[in-house]
Amino acid sequence: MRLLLVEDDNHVAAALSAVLARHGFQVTHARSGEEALQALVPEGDGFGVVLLDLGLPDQDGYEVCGKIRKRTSTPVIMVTARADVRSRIHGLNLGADDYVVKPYDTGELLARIHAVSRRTVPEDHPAEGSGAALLLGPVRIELPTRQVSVAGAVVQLTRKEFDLLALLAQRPGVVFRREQIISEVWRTSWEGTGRTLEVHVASLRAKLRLPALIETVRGVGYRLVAPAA
Amino acid sequence: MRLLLVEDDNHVAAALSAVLARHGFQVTHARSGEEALQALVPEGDGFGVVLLDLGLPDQDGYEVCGKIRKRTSTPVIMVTARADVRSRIHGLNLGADDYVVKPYDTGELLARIHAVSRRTVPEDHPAEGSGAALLLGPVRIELPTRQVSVAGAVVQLTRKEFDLLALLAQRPGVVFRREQIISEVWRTSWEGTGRTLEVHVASLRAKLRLPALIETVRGVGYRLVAPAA
DNA sequence: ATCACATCTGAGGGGAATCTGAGCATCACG
DNA sequence: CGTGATGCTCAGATTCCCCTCAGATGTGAT
Repeated sequence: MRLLLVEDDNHVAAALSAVLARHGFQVTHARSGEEALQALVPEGDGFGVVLLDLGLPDQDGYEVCGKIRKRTSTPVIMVTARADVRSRIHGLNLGADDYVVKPYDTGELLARIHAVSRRTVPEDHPAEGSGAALLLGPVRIELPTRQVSVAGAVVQLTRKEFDLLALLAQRPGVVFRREQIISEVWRTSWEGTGRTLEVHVASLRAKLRLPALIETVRGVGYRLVAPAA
Repeated sequence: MRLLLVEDDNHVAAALSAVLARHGFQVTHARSGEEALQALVPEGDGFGVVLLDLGLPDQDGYEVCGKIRKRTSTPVIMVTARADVRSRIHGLNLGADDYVVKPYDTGELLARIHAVSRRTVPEDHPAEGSGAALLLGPVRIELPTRQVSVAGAVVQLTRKEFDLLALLAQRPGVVFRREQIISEVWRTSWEGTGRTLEVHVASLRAKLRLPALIETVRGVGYRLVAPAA
């Protein structure tokens, strides 16, 4: 599994890399937030997990986490000396999957990396592997390129719109609950009560020009109607 | 989201339940490992997350975690006073998704619960077997899709109607008491005295066009007649 | 810095789902 | 057969959920 290590201290990074490599990880090292984001962008979800040290020179580590979360769904483990509860909660709510305080035990860190990646490993392969393009009647959804076309005509979707559509399209016919959709598409947990989800559904329906494709299931959530079999 | 709290101390459980409920979780409380496993089995993956206290009276908490992991993919957060690194690693390697040491900060616990459940990909209910569809004579009930058809014809049900039918259909022939039905379908325990339940039963019978399917058991409740075996 | 665009928020409204209450039907039992 | 208890039907009343719209805020590119 590929692992992105974001850490400005070369000595620490080298030592940790060695340990991780010994446990079967392919480690990529980034020395700053900028470097980390660049490493992530072209690959999409190529990394299985990100180890993010918060004591970075160029930007606030929390910001970096937020940006990572906006671009990919790669799990993030924050590593930092800031032990106070407030920081931990802040980090976790920004979308981090775990928060480890220095000094940590290497064995525990490994166990936590495994725990986090256990949840996401099965996701990666089937998505990029075989099909990579979903077909639903006139709608074609290409996961790798994030391109969607309806009856041959390419439709430009925004990030959220695409994520939303892709989620629903993974299981045509099954009903996704609102909370489920929100937690999948909007990775950060929030208490928001806004009409965000509806707005995005609306714009999807408008852009696809197939208002019936996404069916709302009152009191539960939404679903894609399965194409005529 | 539904949450299973496994904790033998009633006081702790009550306090925690209150907090969790205030943050939107539907909490089910189990006092022992046995109880926890029983709560999990019939539901399949009905719970979004399990909070597992390791200081249980009847069995070793680690064992419980292992058993949970074997039956469902529901994420588990271990909560315990055992702070040593060895225990943490052990817990995480048994399949726990996170490991929180007492005394913990409630806010952090909440943040961790969110972090874990955010990451969980709700899978099909593998426990329910083939397609998670219930068949009762001419009636077909698909849980994930929330679709019901009678003799091939799709029937549109509202949320309550579907939940009601799905509940009864899980154990054909078994009588459900009114209070039981109400507490399951209307997740809030309420003092209501209206004719609500009857109304919904009536509309179900009307829509399914099989008035005999749901049998009323006078003075007790309702049940589905088992299909001709 | 500026601009274009994506995303979020809040108010307002409509409509379906749900609830309520009164009267009616049915059942159990003497 | 009479009586009370229980369940059923029906039609409003009400609540809840979702949609639309318009503007505010945030973000990335130039």
